[in-house]
Amino acid sequence: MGRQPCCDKVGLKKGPWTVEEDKKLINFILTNGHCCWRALPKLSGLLRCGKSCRLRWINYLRPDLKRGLLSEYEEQMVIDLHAQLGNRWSKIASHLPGRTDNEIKNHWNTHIKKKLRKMGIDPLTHKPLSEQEGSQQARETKKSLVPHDDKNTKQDQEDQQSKDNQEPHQLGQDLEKTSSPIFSDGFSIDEVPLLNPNEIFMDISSSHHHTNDDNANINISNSTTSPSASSSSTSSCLSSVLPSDEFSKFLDEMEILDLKWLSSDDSSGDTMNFKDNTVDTTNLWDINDLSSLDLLMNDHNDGFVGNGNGCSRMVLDQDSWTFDLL
DNA sequence: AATTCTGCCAACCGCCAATGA
DNA sequence: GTCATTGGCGGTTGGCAGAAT
Repeated sequence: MGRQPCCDKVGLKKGPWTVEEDKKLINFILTNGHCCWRALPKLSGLLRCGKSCRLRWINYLRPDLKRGLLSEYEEQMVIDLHAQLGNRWSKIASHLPGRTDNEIKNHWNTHIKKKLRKMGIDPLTHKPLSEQEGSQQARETKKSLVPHDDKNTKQDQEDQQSKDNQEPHQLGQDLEKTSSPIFSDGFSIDEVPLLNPNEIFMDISSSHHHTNDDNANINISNSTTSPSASSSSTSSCLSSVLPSDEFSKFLDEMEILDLKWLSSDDSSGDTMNFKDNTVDTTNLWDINDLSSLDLLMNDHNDGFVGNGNGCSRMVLDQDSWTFDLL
């Protein structure tokens, strides 16, 4: 016999999450981790599908998330990575600590696409739009042989775009297999350290934004103990790969997550407010939760580690930091 | 002031590879 | 070895907020 279905979907709640539900989810995961998403709703008393819980946690509640608009540097990273990988958002997101695939996908669709078109670049092929005209013309000729309604023209174009979108995928795959894709700012992806999450250590400061000086608190290190880390020659430190000024810029742009929670005084309604890069979740993380978090931060060498100067070190590996508890 | 339009984004849906009974 | 389930992914949508009319 196989397993039981993930959820029967009967009597399960859908739609926006309430503060109460968020609290329950955070409380449960902080206390127990997520042994398996399917069981989590029942155990935590949530009337949600496990899938929904997972999505909510990963895209919204995880404490290592960065909030706010993508910086210009992050945007450029997304564009470069999209040129190599196509719409593989999770792969792209894995290169941007604290960003989720959903967030990047949304940002791409709402901001970057427009920006690129404005610049005369086809967001799908990353080539100048003028170069597309020839092939576009051919498509139009081909299409004109097929009867269709005028109102479908836009849809047809969208469909064609979807097909075109496969090209970068293939390109990316080919590049992954064969050559070293080159970033527009001059380094090849082969030279970019494909860090595993457990290789990234970040010191969390209570300050809101990091200046270059604050970068001293950030330590992106190479874990020599991780077998996967030695899977390729790419596991060198970012700091050794990027020119020092680029590295500083990277660190500066990567405003590390801020665990300073705003007062809930100004929150209203059931949804949470985000201001800049801080998250108003004091109404979610009660004092016990925070002490749980403190435990996580201080009791596990692989998790959060106090560094004696008011900063805590965090491993950007949710599996490590939450589930070492188990 | 009321209505319509547009942009944004959280959340859902459906598919698929990996996993386990 | 087969098949059901899980977790993860990418595409799409619904609803809210602000802008435009």
